[in-house]
Amino acid sequence: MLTIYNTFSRSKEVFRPIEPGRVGVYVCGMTVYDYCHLGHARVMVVFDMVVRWLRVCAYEVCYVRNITDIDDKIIRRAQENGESIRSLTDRFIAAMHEDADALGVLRPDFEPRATDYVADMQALISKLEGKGLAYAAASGDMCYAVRRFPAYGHLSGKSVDELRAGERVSIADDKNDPLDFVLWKQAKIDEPDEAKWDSPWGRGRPGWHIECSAMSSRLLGCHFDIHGGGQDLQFPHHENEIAQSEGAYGSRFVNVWMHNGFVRVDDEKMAKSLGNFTTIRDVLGKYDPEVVRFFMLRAHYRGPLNYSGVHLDDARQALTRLYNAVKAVPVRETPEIDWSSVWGERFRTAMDEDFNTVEALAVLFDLANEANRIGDIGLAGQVRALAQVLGLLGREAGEFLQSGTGSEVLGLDVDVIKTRIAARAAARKARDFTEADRLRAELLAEGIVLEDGPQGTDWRRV
RNA sequence: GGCGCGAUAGCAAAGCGGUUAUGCACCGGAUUGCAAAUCCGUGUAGGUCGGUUCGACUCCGGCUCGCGCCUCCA
Repeated sequence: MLTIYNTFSRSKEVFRPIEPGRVGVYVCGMTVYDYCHLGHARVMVVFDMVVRWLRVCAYEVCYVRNITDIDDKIIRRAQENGESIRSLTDRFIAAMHEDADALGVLRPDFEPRATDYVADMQALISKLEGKGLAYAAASGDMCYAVRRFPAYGHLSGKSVDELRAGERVSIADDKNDPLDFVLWKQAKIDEPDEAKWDSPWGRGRPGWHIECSAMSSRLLGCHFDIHGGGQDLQFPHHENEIAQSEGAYGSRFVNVWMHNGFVRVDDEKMAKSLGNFTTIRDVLGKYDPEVVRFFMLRAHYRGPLNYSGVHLDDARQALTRLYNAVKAVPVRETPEIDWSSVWGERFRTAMDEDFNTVEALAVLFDLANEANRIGDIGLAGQVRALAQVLGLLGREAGEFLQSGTGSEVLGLDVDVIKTRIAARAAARKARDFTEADRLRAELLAEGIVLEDGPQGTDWRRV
């Protein structure tokens, strides 16, 4: 029985899909004007884990993660680069896919691009207009009249008055209420034609919030099961989505709202102004992508996650332990999961409790210990099988253990290592342990650890 | 100012009203030519002050400290 913490109700609830056996999941994805950073990585990894678990639970999942490919930052960046919007967004979508693939994030079933759904957005705005929830501001922008939607503020736990009272910046514009947000933006003269669509409200482009309401209802229906995203989207983005979708359709929008915690860098908020905006590719230059994924799943998805080199090193050591435990099980021989075993049951219980990957990983370490202790290859296989539910341990142990810490650390060439191991073997055979130890120390200085076993000498990188 | 969250051992991080979390690091032992890996074992916790309870890290309240959101943001 799967229990999920619902941000909307602020409590854990037993998950019941709208339609038995089927689950619709929508996650707010990236605005593609730059490379993805660690915060994006966490969203992708967390909801990849969620979708994988829903599938283990035998649900047929339709997973949608959108791409925002039109907005102010994109237009500006394209102009700075002197390239078209399409070329810019295509480039960063490709980069995003590379990063996601490296992290073991499965492709969503749909990755709608906002610009392909402008007609749906316009239809939605018309509906809102018809219900008196949208109005044209003096600037010509179409805005949502937040005060006319009584439930506004529920998701973020604030009343409209509280939100207004706390305004830090009073933006002097022509909206009827500072909380009102733009549904359709009037085109500006200096913007490229590529960023303009004809509409009943003049030539222009959609506001950010309307994108998600339009794409989710088109692909999942106007009432679906799970909507996710980063914590910062709770307000105002998700609040606005609710106002748009429920305002337009007059019915419940989403059953369960899930929000993942933030990524911090060296205990500071990740921000461009602090110069600690760490991209996924920065990190993958130094650490194996599976280490990064493991690091992210080692903390609960709702809590904050502090990135630092020390923590990644720690994660690498921990993952090394698991790979050591599954050395004797080739990936192709990964067995079926025995869900009726104590390990399978513990793992399932942990995951069913609001996706407690921390506890699930603890089960894997306990299981690895037992497998090592009694030398049971079947149990080692279970480590592999269960880990793969989390998208881990999907490679041959040697590949991971000999891969080094990342592409920046190339280290010794494999052939050189093998030659020296052979030289050491000869010295050992001749009982020249001084020479053998010298060769071992030499390799260790280069970051290579040797392990003598019954089948000869194996090696790995520190 | 408003709303909300957190404080667990050297580091990271969970569950749990009473019984070992787990990982890394550290120490002792086994194993090894020496190592590594592995196993066995010891130690190191629950910000602070009160309350509830037979019993609290776990529930309640005060305090201190840290953090998030209220503005584009994953």
